[in-house]
Amino acid sequence: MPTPPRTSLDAITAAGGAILETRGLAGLTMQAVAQRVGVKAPSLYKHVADRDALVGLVADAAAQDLATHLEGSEGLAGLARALRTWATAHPARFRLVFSGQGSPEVAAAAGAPLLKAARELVGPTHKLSAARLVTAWATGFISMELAGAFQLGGDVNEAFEYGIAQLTAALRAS
Amino acid sequence: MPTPPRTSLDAITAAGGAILETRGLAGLTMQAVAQRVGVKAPSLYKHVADRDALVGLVADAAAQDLATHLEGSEGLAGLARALRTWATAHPARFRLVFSGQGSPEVAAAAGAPLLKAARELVGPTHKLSAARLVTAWATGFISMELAGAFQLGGDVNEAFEYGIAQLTAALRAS
DNA sequence: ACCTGAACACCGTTCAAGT
DNA sequence: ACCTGAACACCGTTCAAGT
Repeated sequence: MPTPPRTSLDAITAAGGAILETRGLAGLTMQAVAQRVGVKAPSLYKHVADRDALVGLVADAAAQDLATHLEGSEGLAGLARALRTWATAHPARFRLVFSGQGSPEVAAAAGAPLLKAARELVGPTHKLSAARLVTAWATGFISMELAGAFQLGGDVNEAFEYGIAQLTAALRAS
Repeated sequence: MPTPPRTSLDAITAAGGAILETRGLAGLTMQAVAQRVGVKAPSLYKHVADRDALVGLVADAAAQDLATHLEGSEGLAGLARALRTWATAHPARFRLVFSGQGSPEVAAAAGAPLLKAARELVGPTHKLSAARLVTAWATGFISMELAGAFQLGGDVNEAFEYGIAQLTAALRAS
């Protein structure tokens, strides 16, 4: 006899996002998600192929969250600072978005504003390479910062602003 | 009655490195390492605190492997290319080295040549920020490349060389 | 049509018992 | 002093049985 679903893909994705935030990627288990949506773990497989697929959904939701967060900002400097602010507030989400576990399309959509900013600074010939320069730097910098890789002291904020200034100048001059 | 050790920290670390290479970080289990050194998993805890510590040792070994690989290269361009070559040949090692799971000292030692190259291009005032600009870009670029994040087509090699050229010019001009 | 309990094959880790 | 088997608490995943 058919019975109505007691949960949904949206509820599962939202629960996954909340658990990612509080317990990290390792804490994002099928059992934890199931408990949060009020169901037993095996039931999740009626909505999701496996854990990897669930993680992918959470990654896409995080990428969309990032995209809306970037909406208010403009220009290379503004976008880079907004990205860093968001990453600092949601480190697990940031790592997941840039780990390649989500769908490439959604990740590309989140990166579109930065691509546009690069295009406005540089000629059309190198716009893609310029966008890759900027995104690689920004995500690399923030990843290292979150990983605690800046061990040699100095002012990390200053280094970030230095990067913005150097890249802006370099792209303008090219 | 005292018995001689049937394995060693070096053997365990080497086994971990080999498994990381072939089966990835998820395949780097206590059982897999134990089997490879000819012992049962619980015995590993006589040599290593827990799995995290073992992963840290493997990360440090990978960082030292990277350091020796970089020895032949000089200058920002040469070092960046050597880093990318090594990362492409050993993606799991690269990710582990820059994930912050190893000891900060060893990771810093591996990054020292790049820091030196930056220092030679830029004045002493901004040498640390310049080094962080270059390492953030290089590791970010390679991470994105390994994650398959460059979805928009175009020539990835060209984008890498473009980054080298822009950063070199920017640091020289400052 | 969805949910559940039970089961399976795996983890990391602890610990008493062997040598 | 090191190694082992057995055990514990967890994983992800499958599947027959319930409703």
